[in-house]
Amino acid sequence: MSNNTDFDLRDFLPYALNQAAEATSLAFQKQYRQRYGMLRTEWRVLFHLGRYGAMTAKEICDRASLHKTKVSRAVRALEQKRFLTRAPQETDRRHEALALTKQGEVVFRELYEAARAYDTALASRFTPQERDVLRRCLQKIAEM
Amino acid sequence: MSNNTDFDLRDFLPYALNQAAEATSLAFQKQYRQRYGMLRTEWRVLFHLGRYGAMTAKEICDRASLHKTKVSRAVRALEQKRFLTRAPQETDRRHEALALTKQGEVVFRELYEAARAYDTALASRFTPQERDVLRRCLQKIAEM
DNA sequence: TGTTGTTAGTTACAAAACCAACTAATATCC
DNA sequence: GGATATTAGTTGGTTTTGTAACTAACAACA
Repeated sequence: MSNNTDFDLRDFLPYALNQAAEATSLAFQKQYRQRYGMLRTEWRVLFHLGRYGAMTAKEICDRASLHKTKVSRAVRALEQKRFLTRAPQETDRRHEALALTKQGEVVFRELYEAARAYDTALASRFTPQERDVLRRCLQKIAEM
Repeated sequence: MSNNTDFDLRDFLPYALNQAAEATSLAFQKQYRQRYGMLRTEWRVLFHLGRYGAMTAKEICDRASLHKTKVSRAVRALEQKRFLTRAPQETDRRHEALALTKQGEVVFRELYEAARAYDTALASRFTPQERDVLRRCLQKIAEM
C-alpha cells in the first residue's frame, strides 16, 4: 500500500524458483507416479542407482542432498516394489550396497528416457545461451 | 552403467530447479519462521495482503497459485496471531475481505525489507544479464 | 579389554500437505 | 417460487515429511 518501491512477489527469487520448480516437478511426476506409484524421492534414488551404479544409502544421501530418513523410506518402498535389493557388505556390516534388480533396471531406463525427453522439450524453449545461464545460475544457487 | 549418453541428474531441470528453490526457501525461512512461527504459506498470504492490499481468500488463491485449503489454514493461523482480520462483505456473504491489522502491517514491512535484502544479496552474485535471463526463464517455466 | 565416540541406518512421533467431502451463500433457470 | 448448479471457504482423514531418539556396527585409545 504505502510502498514506494516496486519489489514484487514475482521478483522474489525464492518464490520464482519455487513456482518454476513446482511446475516442472508436477508435470514430470506423472511419469513415475501414475505408472509406478513412486514418490519423488524414490525416483531420485532409482535414478542414482540406475545412472551411477550400486552404492550405499549414505552415498545417495550425499550425492543427492537427501536426508537419510527420506532415503531410508524410499529404499524400503523400492525394495517392496522389487526394484532394488540390499546386500550387506562383509567388510563393514553397517553398509549395504543397494543395487537395482532387472525389473528396476527396466523401469529406470524407461523413466530415464522420459526424463531426457522432458528435459529436452523444456530446454528447447530457450536459446543455448539462456540454457547455459539458467543452468549455471541454478547450480550456483543450489550450492550455497 | 550401460548408458552411452551423459545425461546427468544435475542436467535435469526439474531437479536443478528444486535444489535451488529448496536452498533459497530454507535460507529465507529463518526470517519468518524463527521470529514469528510462520509457515511458508502464511508468509505468502501476508505478503499478498501487505503488498497488494485487502482481498478475499479466493483472490489470493488465484494470484499465488495456492490451493484453497492451504490459504484457508494460513488465514486462520494469521488471524490467531492477530496479523489479519476478516470482514464479511454485505453484497455477498460468501466473500470475506481479508486485511492486515496494524501489527500485521508492521510484521509485513519487516519481512518485506528482509525479503528485498535477501533477494538483493542473492542477485548480486550474478551479472545484470544473468539476472535478467534467470528471471525470464523462471517466469516462462512457471507459467506452463 | 573396556570405555567413549562415530557412523549407517531405522523407527516413532509430531508437523505439514493433500485430497475429498462438506456447509453455506448465491446464481440459474424452469 | 423452488429445484439444481456454482462458488467461497472449511473440515476430516490420509499421506508425506521432518525431527529426534534409537540400535547396531565399527573405531580409537586409554
